[in-house]
Amino acid sequence: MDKIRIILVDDHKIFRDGFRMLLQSFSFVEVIAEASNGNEFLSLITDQQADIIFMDINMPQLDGVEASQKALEMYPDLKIIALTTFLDDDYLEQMLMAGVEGYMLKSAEIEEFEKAIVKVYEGGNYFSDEIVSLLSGKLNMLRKKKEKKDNLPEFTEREKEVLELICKGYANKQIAEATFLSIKTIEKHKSSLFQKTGTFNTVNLVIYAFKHQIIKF
Amino acid sequence: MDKIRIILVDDHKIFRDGFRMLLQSFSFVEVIAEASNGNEFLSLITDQQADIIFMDINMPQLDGVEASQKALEMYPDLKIIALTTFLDDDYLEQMLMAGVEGYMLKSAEIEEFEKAIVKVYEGGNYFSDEIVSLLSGKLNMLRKKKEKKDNLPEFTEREKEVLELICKGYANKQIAEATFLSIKTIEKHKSSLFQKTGTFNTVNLVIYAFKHQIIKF
DNA sequence: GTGTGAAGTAGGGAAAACCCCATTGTAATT
DNA sequence: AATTACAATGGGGTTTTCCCTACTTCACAC
Repeated sequence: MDKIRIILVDDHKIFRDGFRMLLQSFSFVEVIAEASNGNEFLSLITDQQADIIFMDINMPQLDGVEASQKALEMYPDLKIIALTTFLDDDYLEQMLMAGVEGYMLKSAEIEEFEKAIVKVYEGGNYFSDEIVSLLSGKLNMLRKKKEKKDNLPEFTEREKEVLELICKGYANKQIAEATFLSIKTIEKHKSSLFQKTGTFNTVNLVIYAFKHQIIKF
Repeated sequence: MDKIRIILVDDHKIFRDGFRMLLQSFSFVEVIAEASNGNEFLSLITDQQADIIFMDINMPQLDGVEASQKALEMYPDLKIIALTTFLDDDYLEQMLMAGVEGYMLKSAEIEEFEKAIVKVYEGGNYFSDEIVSLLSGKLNMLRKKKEKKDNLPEFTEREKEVLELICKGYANKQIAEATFLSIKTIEKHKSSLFQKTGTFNTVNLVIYAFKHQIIKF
């Protein structure tokens, strides 16, 4: 069986050296290249057939986020595992959106790296426990935010119907046609919606609806 | 040290029996109660001081999602670990939003359950690898969806300024005052925005902006 | 230097949205 | 049976929005 080919991207040579040593202790991997920043990585990736990239996030010139985005644009099948020193919310989200397959702390145990390499090589994902906790925490925050705002006013059937059509972008006339009501009636229902939501025109009502997630994207 | 008190909620007695046996093999846990559906669980939770709930999702009468929501409303400090037979997207999201601390497959290894109990008891989270992969996959889908929609038109400075104010709910008059321009000018910029975005009134423009995430909540 | 094109600035007039007010129907309360 | 409450339905008239058209400026090209 061929060895799993790995590229290291990190601006600290000492870390790269240490990490390479660590990886070499696994018989099934091979470090085929190294880069000290995003630009260097992008220029060497063309003629290297790597299986997995270990990508640091904080780097001079071109950081891990942009480097990953650009690399994945050119080679969508690349498998990137992000490496970070600290837990950092902002980067986590950005890297996930960039499309990395894994996200780990540099302080992870040797066994974790082994597990991550195997899982990602086989097409899966790997995230450190700490990362998962962070993600879950974010979800919890979302939930609490939503709860807090859930003192939503109660709408009548017609109002809900009208609100939904409004949020689809329907004008009064179109809503009237869709519901077989007169424009005047629609206007009245909207008026009630304004009052209940504390808004004063359609635009504000739509914004309200989006913010309170009354409507789905 | 006191044992970790656990309640099992699952509609299959055989599973509860097997799971209780499994848990009893851990010296540090104690199964203090069982329920066969959400309603039963809600009625017994009042006088039980449980540390962790293992909650099945598919159950008759009251399913795991609603049971968890209601239980957490009454006792926000409850720690619930969701159990599921298959990977199911819909429920995953609902359970996370309900605020569970863990999510596992019933087919998990014994060591996984041990790890999950300890982590959640200590205030952390636990999610099976498969669940994490699923979550990560969802993020990737989000990313791709966003990318596809990223052929956004280019706006001029004024247009961006006006759009931002529109999305704050400002009427033409207010925008004019805020920018020291005439209403007519604002109208023209909006007109350009309509054309560039393929919309035809302010409401549609706002919806467009939200859907394309031009504006942040 | 004289087009050419894009951004920014408006006016006039039609259309839509909005506010105040009125009527009907229905269900719960007394 | 009368009263109250409120959803649902609209009209009249004002305000806001929107479309069509036009002028200025500025940069860049020929």
